[in-house]
Amino acid sequence: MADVAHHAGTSMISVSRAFRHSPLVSEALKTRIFSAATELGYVPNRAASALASARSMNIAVLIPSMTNTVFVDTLAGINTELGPRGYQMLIGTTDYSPEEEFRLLRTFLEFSPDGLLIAGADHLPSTSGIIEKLAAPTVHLMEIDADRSRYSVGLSQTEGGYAIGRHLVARGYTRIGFVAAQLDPRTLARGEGYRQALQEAGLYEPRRELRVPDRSSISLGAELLDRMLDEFPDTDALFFCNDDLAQGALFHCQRRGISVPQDLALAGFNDLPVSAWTVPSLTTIATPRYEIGVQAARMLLGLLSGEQPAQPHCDLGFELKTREST
Amino acid sequence: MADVAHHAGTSMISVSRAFRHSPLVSEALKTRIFSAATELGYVPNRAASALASARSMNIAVLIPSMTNTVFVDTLAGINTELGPRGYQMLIGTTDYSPEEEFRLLRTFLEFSPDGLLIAGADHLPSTSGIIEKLAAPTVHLMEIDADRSRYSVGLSQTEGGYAIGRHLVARGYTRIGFVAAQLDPRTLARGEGYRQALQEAGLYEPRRELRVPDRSSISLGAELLDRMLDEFPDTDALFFCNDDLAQGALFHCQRRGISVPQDLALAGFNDLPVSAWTVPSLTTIATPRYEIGVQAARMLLGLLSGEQPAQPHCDLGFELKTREST
DNA sequence: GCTCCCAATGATAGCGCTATCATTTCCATC
DNA sequence: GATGGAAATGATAGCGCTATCATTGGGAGC
Repeated sequence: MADVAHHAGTSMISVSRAFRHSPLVSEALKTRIFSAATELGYVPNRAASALASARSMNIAVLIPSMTNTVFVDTLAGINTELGPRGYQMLIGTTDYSPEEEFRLLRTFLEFSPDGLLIAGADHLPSTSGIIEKLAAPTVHLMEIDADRSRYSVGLSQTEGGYAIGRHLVARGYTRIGFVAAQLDPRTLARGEGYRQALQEAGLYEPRRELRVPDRSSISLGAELLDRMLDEFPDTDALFFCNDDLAQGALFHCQRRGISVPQDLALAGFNDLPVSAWTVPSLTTIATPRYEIGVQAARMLLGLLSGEQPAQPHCDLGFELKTREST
Repeated sequence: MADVAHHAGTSMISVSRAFRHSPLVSEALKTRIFSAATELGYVPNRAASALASARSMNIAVLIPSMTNTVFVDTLAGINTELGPRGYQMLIGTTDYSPEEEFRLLRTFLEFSPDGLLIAGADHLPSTSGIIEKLAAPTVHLMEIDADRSRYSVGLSQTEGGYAIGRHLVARGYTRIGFVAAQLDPRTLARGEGYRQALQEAGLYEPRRELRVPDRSSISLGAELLDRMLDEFPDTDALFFCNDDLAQGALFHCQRRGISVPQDLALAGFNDLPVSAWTVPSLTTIATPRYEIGVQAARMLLGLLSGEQPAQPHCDLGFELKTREST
């Protein structure tokens, strides 16, 4: 930076200001500085900048998994907002483990992030402790938070499950089951909505719920379909907590010669790319996950520049995709 | 750090050494230091460390896309190796654009990365210029590089395409087409292999190749299937450059009442999770993408500690998954 | 008992920036 | 021509660490 300053016939501080697009530098001087910088191949050093300014320009992002398209789409949304403003994402994947979440967050403290984006609202007490003590603003992703003292952008998972439940009831199914894996808070909320819808219709039977803690996958969907039909052959509709499982069940129905939706209706959650194209196509809940990333990043950037958002929780809703499988 | 040193009755430099697990600090002193640090809630500052040591502990990772499972799996592999060693990934997605790749790399220079992992071996000249001038070691991902002066971990995309071509020929198909989108170097290499295989069998017809620059997707697969069959209704087998397209074609065949593989055989590339479960299941090439991430990270870590790898190129091969669709 | 050496510890001086507080320049105003 | 104030620029002192070189203490070897 000293070399650039010397080359441009000015002082270091003006070079520093020019590179941060400060309005304090005249256009003429800026031009001289940037051409000197280009000539010398100067690249500013973020570590030094972070140290001197106490702003790291890092945003820590904690999500459960990258294998799950849902969170990757959210990351993409976040990045479109943060990237152009010079912020760098530090991505951590917790693998759905609250302990790993805590460990990652503690490690990220070394980077003194300026902000934190974290999936979900349920954390270990120690994790919440760090978040509260953190000087950096935090926005919770995916779920709408009940706590008004925190910021969140997402959708009501419960209402999504409720919408599926209502849809199946409206279609005339009467022996409707629920199948869940992973059992993270969002999955459980979907089951909650399903239960409400069925209870309202007088169709709720607790035994028709199957919950396993295993990681969601297509093959698990097939397996759980079998288990469900073995025990309750009269099942006429199944709500799977996500599209992976539902797709596995759908393919398995094809192999077993179970015709969907005549013999059995199937519904999923998330609207993964494949779900619109399977035969039959899969009824599901489309979630605005990219938009969640965009809005969460914007809210965070607002908080970083000292603005108070209009309201702490941003509900981006969902869309029921009624397709052939129901 | 000064507070921790004072609290533990020692000097800053010993605290610094203890946190970097230097063997120069006695066990007794280490214990005292860590308990003081825990008590005071001390967290080291990476920016200051990077500035003083000239090692950022950042590894820049450039991939075309995060929406594509292939690269996400590679990221996961990289992270399992880098994370425990204190390195942080800086992830950049180029969106398959060489210009964006250049822009991202230039931005990443500000973070003075200690190493670079970059997908593919074909870059803009300006990008290659940066890589060469970069003090940090670089490993290329996914493809095996022809250039012996560079490091790479991946598989031969050409041989993968060749394996599919040979398989289709061996199965007795004679009017075999190739459908490609995206047209990145890996896609083109697969087409190259396909061509070789068909030429050897005397079955190659240039007009049976359909290449479009559009982004790959399931719906594009369906569309390109239609275009191919409109023009060449006698086609008896199609090799799609990736599983997304092949899946779209497969689903579309179901809708159009084309029976696979009796009327038309389909093959893809990459073995995405869904491909083993569709009805019929999809013949494809399984690529070791997670392992590519692991091995590339290991090679990079080796280079960082001054080791010269046994050989600059690590070919992790692939597996032909012969399934029902052929 | 002396020397030598190594393991353990410490003092000092920056790393490359930016916050802070000057200082200078220039023009509008009276 | 003097004055005030805004716009533009500059000098200085750190930010929180680590590289480098110096120092200390104690045990092995003679």
